[in-house]
Amino acid sequence: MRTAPTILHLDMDAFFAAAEQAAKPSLRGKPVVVGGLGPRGVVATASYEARRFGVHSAMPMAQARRLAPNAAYLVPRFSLYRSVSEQVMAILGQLSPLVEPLSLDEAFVDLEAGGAAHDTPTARATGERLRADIRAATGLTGSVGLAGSKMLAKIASEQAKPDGLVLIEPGTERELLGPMPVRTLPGVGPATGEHLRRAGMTTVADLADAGEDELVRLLGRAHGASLFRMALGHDDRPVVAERDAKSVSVEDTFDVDLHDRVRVRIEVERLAERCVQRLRASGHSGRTIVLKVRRYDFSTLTRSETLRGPTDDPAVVREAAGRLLEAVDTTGGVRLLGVGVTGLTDYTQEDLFAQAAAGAAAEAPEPAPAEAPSGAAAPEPGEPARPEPAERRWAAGQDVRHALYGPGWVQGSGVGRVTVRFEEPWSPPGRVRTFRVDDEDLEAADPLPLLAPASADPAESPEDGRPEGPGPGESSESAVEPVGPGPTAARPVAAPARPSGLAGADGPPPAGGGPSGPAPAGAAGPPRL
DNA sequence: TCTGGGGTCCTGGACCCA
DNA sequence: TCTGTGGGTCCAGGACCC
Repeated sequence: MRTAPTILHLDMDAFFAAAEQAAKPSLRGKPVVVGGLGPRGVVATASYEARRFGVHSAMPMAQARRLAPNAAYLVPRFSLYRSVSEQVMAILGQLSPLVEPLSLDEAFVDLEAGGAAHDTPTARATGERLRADIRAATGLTGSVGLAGSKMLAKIASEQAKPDGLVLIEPGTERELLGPMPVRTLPGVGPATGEHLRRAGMTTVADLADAGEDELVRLLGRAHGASLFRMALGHDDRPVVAERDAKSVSVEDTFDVDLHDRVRVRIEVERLAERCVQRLRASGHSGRTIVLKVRRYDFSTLTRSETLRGPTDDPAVVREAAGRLLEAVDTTGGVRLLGVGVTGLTDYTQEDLFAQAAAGAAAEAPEPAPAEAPSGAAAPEPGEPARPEPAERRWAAGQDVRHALYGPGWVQGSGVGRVTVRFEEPWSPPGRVRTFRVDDEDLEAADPLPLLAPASADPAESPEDGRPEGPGPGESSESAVEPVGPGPTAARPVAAPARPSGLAGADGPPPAGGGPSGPAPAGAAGPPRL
């Protein structure tokens, strides 16, 4: 615990949604929801405009659509978020060598280690300068918490949201924390919160009054003791710049439960391959293989097997995962499968027995290829390329480039058409045009930077110098008023007429497919996020 | 149309071994 | 030799976080 508020916690405000609004001028000031658009998707981030409708992270997407039917619904673009995150982390790195990223949009910084703050005034000035630097570099806002410990700095940044700074003076912790609900403390989720509530504890002060012994009795040794310390405002966890990964895993939830045992086996083998690709990309091998199965009723089983030595051999992981699957009852259906590797090391010492088994298995015939996944998002780096679907699919929010009209983003697609809004982050709201999904002039593109490159003139319209009016086989709509997109659509607010046959959030799904595009009947492809 | 994906940490039981 | 005990490892599940 420090005597000066030199631990800084940065939390970018509604990061994914804010990045989308920065990238898409027509969505600024409008409700935006980023997440999985499939039938089982959940909300990753909602803009503050969408939160006013009650939409929040981890909410089922179907529920979000009911609450905010006119919001824009977009798939996540992790490559964009990663590049913005790298900019932000680089700015943090100028403050201190001790920066601990928690995720793409959050980090702790030890200002003392960087000599960037030694008392309250200098800490506050550093925090304010940081917020200004981030806004200048990315165009986005972040909230800053400053305190003498990680826990309090995080609580402070939460209080600072959105776009603010809160500093907790060392010495005021207990007074500040006392009236707060127990859920404020890290490590208290729904289950622990309910457990404590049943024991009559609803505030942090209740925990401090209960005493360590009582909390240990209720929650176990580690959790109880650490919660008691936190209730007193004590938290001496250091800011750690480098953390070694302890496990690598991949998992997929299927749009439709899998019942065919052969199909389940094929999916497990695919996941094992993807897992090993990630494992290798991270420079690791691992010794324990974990299979995860979530059944039709949401009950989740894990089965694991520890090898004699670490491996990064796809055949070994595939075979182990297959053996684990043999021990799982999948009657009734499977909604999620996952394969993971733990017990990571930096080197490989192949398990000879497992390799021998894999060698024998390699002589067996290859399993039949499964149908193309229904996922529409482009694979992330490090992921295997997915097979090209028979019909091109466009995900709402995806970056595209048209040979004639330049850069834009997919506003919606369905029934053979894709609606694209042509605008750039530094342009005014752009015009919408609709094309056939297989239009040869339309191609997927990389995200544009959020701020104008030095050569770009912010006043210049993206449509300038481009042909006006609809071209052959194409329709165009007004530039300023939001328009009705397709079924998967990023639907800007107050969407009026939609193309006939296309359904929005409040209409029926398009024929032959889920919300993010047609899928083969009965197919249960891997999901979107 | 209820509930993603990728992680970490902890607990408790089973089992082995000294 | 039998029994008790304690530590280590493995395994499965729960809780939590972003």
